[in-house]
Amino acid sequence: MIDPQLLRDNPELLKDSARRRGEDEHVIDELLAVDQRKRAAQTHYDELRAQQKILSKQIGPLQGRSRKDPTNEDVRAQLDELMLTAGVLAEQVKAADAQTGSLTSALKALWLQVSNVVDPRSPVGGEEDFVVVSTHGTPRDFTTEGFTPRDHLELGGLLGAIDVERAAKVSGSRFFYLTGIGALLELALLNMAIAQATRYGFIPVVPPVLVNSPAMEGTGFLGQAAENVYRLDADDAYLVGTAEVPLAAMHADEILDAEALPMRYVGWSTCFRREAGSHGKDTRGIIRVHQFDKVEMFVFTTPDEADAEHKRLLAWEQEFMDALEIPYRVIDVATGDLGSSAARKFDIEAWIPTQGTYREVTSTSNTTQFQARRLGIRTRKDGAPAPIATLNGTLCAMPRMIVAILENHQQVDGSIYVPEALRGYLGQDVLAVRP
RNA sequence: GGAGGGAUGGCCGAGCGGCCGAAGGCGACGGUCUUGAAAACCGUUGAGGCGGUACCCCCGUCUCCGUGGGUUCAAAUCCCACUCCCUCCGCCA
Repeated sequence: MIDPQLLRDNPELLKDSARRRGEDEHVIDELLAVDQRKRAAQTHYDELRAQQKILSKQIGPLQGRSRKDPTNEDVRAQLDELMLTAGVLAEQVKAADAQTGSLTSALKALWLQVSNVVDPRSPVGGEEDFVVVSTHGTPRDFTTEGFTPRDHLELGGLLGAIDVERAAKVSGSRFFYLTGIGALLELALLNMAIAQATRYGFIPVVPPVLVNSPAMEGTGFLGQAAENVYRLDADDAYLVGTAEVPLAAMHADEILDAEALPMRYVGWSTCFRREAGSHGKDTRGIIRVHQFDKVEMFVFTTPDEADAEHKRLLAWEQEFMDALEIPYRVIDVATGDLGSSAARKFDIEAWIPTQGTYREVTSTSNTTQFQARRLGIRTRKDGAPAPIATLNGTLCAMPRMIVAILENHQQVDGSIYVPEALRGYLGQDVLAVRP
């Protein structure tokens, strides 16, 4: 949600943002109109209600007098008249209440359709209109090395690390088993990621992955993204697509101590994604799957600090990539591909040799006040409640990081070079092919 | 799954259907006192909407006592449903 004051003061800003995202700007006009009607209705209700309170307060004492002196016709008459007026007023109050009630829900429904205001620096356009911020490391030249690289699935087979065929038997397409060294690799990455994050003061969290609708809605995943969310109908619950959801919602409806900011959490969770609308995309291997584990950084900070924190999150993501010695580039994601919550987003794309291109492995978003407002998370500034900003960033999405490691660090015999930083966590310096 | 108890302000905890946004205590903040601190004493101390001046202060008004309905001129207080928490029993981990 966006500051409602911004809507009234500067609706053009919201419209401009919607245009940049390629979203319907008409909603803003509608919002403006309903907002005004709602406020008028509210005022009307308030006035009626104030009158009602005044009348109601007179009834009590009058009833007292009437009881003490039942023969007094005058008091009796006054009371009857008062009750009559109050009765009429009560009807009006009820009607006015219903009116504001329906306008309030209409307003809320409209607000839920509005995405965050984009950062003016975000490149305008669709998915392909990103801007490359920087490139790091050099992709290997397998031609010079004299062999054709195997893709991660083939390597996973040789290593006994990945099994998608049996996963298909058990769960369907887009599922996988990590077995043997594959499972160990995930655990090593997990420990390495958590170690890095805690070194920088992040509080490690293992969150719930089954959440209720306020949590899902508050983080902005029930809008356009809803089709990618698993919903458990019988329980009105949702499986999260990222730890961002339970981490953000953890402090819902709280006023956070300003002294404690920034509050940095690193969550480890399983993530579930329906991948609706991506039929035929990345059907091979474990690049796009319905279920995977991920280590996610999440920060609550002041709006002033959000931009600087965003850069820090990116730097921490890069540090992790650097440590794994994977060539990558950083892109500034275009407005049409931000998702409803983010004002600005950087993706890190790892080089994937067998695809001859860079593919997203991690991502960091500045969601400014958008999620915090929806979730009712605030801080206190000069004694008064003040808005807060939230940010998130992937430290390590397991399947894609495993893909990047296997493919980039493969050797001619199918074994895998283990980057030095990972060795301590894995306990070996090469992943050997199964005999 | 069965039986019972509970949900009130940062925390604890009172609250005959009207005088309750809510006693009292704790905590926090400000002040008096003190060389300083503690103690004692005095005072302040929830959030949100709308309006007056459309930044803040201030003032007015409405809303909020787990959530949603209902009864009533009037609901923290009565009724119904739901959610969550606690205790006990059973079952599964």
